[in-house]
Amino acid sequence: MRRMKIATWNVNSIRQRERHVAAWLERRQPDLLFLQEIKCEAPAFPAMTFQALGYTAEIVGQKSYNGVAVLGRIPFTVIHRSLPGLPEDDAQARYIEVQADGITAIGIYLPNGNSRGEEGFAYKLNWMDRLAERIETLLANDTPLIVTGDFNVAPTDEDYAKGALSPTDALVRSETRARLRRMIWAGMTDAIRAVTPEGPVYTFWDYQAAAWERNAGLRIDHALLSPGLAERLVSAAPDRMEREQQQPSDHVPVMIEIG
DNA sequence: ATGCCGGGTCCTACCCGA
Repeated sequence: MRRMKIATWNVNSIRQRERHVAAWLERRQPDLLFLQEIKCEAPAFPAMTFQALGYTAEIVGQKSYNGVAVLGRIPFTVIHRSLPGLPEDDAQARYIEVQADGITAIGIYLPNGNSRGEEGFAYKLNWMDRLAERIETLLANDTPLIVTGDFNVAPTDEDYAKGALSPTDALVRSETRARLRRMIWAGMTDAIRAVTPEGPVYTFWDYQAAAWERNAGLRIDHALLSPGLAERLVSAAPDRMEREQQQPSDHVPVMIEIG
């Protein structure tokens, strides 16, 4: 395994953010970039734009909502296009698992859990249970593993600005946080916190209420690393400058470097 | 307490996000 740069970005519509992503790829040159909330089906995904920059695309699309993809400048193989363990008829496009250079890399758009009342929250918790199981299975096989994406979880109270979320929000509820801790206890390392143990390291700022100007952000985009990859962690940080662009996504990209 | 903004679509009022 060589040095690897793996990134994640919730783009809030790839059709609205095509130019932002292309410019960022050229500037930062990740080996793999996982995208969330592409909000389209595969035929509408601007794959040619990224191919011209040397990136191959794999798309798990859905009309209007959700949708994930991965762009790679190194060869990769798709292993799963949905989260193992979910019902067969679950049509929400939120998961892609690939292998690249001996590493298993999973990109997720974890359910928000605030809509559709307790039923929506239960869907989120079940999704997290299935993800924890998948992680435990892969760790039991000693697979070098990174799970990255929009987790829709602020792990601790240090991970959201005062007043940016209600204490009962699905992103911070104890049941949500307990399931993220299960993944940590299984052996995964929160890469951003391994590099920056304390203080705000936000990855999202709401479009509303001047959240960016007030730095009223959330840390909800994460990368979890298996023990072997955690030992090789070089850097892990959001690219805050992207929030300054014209018509930005409400999330910024997060870059992880493995040495 | 609610809307704020900004995507999406049954094209335009409404759903969803976090």
